[in-house]
Amino acid sequence: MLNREIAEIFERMADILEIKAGNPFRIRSYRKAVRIIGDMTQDVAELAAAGRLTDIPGIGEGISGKIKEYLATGRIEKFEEMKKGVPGGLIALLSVPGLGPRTVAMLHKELGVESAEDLRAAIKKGRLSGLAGMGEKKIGNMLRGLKLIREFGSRLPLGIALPVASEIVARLSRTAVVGEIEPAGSLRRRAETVGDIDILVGGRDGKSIIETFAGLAMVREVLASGETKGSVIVEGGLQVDLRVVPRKSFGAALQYFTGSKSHNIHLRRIAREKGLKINEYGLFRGKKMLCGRTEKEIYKRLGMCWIPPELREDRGEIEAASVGKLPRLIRAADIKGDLHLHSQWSDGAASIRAIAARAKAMGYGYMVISDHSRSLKIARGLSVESLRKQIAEIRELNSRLRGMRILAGSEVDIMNDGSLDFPDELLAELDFVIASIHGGFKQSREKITERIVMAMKNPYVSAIGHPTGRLIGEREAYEVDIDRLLAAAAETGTALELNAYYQRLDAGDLLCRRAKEKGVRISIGTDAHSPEQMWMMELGVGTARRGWLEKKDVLNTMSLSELRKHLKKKRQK
DNA sequence: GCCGTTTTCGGCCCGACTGTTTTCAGTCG
Repeated sequence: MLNREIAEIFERMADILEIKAGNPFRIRSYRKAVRIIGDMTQDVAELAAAGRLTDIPGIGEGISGKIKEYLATGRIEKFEEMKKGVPGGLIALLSVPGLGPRTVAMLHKELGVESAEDLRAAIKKGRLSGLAGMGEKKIGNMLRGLKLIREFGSRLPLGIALPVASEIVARLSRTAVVGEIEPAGSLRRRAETVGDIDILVGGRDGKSIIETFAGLAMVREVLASGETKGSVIVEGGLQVDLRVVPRKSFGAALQYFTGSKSHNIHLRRIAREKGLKINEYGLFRGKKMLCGRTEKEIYKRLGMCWIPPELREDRGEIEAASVGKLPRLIRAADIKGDLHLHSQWSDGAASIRAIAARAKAMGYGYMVISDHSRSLKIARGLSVESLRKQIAEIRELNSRLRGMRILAGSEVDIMNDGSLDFPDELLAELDFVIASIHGGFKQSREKITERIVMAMKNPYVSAIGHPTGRLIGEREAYEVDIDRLLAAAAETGTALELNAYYQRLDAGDLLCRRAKEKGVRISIGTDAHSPEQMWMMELGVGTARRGWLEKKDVLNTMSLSELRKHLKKKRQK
């Protein structure tokens, strides 16, 4: 799929235009196209071949022409032209906090700065003082920005940021006078990665709340501490911003700071069309404040129902909310069991009994032990004999346990030739089988797709584990034909796993949404290797909600008997 | 560059903060 390559080019074009002080609206158009193409799960080449590129709102003649040019020739002439005179390092400088296109362009013109290294050297030699607008503080901020970029270049996985946010919220609720308190931003939307943590407080005494915040034990550095906003770096290098707003504006501020940016832009356009104005203080007609206390009132005044944060990506949720067609999203309380768990029989840390105790404490009625299969030596995969022993132990445990049913399962490897790592007669003894790819990532798209489709045709395979293989921030997804995958899953009645482990979240939100459209069920499992990791179900549910999934779309919202009946159906096909 | 019961030109989301100025540009979310 060339979508990513093409989106990257438009991103670069937007960056270059910014440095060259191009038309800001043209820049916005490119950025919008980047987002649209990045969100698409369909191949742009297919859309282009069908002549349907310009059907997509936000893609017009200009951009579709460039896409077609790239598909035909492998390059975009306009981009090649634009690149002249703008070194790549200059574009990288844009991501330094505190440095924007104006400053970057000026530094390039006046000092010949072409990269972060150049800038660092120029500052050291004092070449910046004397330049227009370059005071002492600004230079200091630049240095700090450069340092930050070097230490923490990328975004953090949601699973790292979420516990930090929860702890801060818990501590502040205990120690300071806060009315409402709520994390906002991409964290509240349960995006798979977050850049920083935004926490919003409704209250009056901003100064003392922020002082308490800045004084928390986990705070390593205080960047700013004022009346309405505090900003700190906590242990681990994560930046946390706290904002205090009057309670009458809490809903407006929460809406505003939750974003996403494109959701907010769309919302404000609708407000403007109705002769209204929306900002972080409320919804206004002229100077008259109409509402702002809660998010619900704001959405209502704009003619739609409240939109759950996970949907706020401008992917059709505003249109759906306007006609009352939002999905009734799955909730954490709907989950009746964890469908992917490892015990100390393979590479997990805990006994099956200890895992079962945690599952029960989490309110589940069942759980699947799915240790690795024999070929995955690195994870101490079970042999045929030890899996049989494990099944016996599970049966024995079940006879003594109350209120918790352990299902015998396996995460069985899909081998390089598409066969499974255990024979069918053994798989037939299991309650739940996850088939996963753990090797041969570099095979061709056709080959990998074929392997997965073959596995799905096996009557004992209940779900395909982490179906794209990506590791957030570490490894790209392997090449796989999503359309064929979904068609085969629908035809064979095989579920796709939403692996909730914080580095995976795979299937991701967009794939979940397409699966739902094709009638493919999703099974959520944490892939936990110890009971302490089982909380990550929360990440899975967040991702499922981002994928517009409802209770009925997810396997483990079923009762045990429903689940058994469902699994049996495929085996009898 | 995109878009259109305000339709082929002229709009395009909004405000705070910072650092530098002396009325504002740049950056950020």
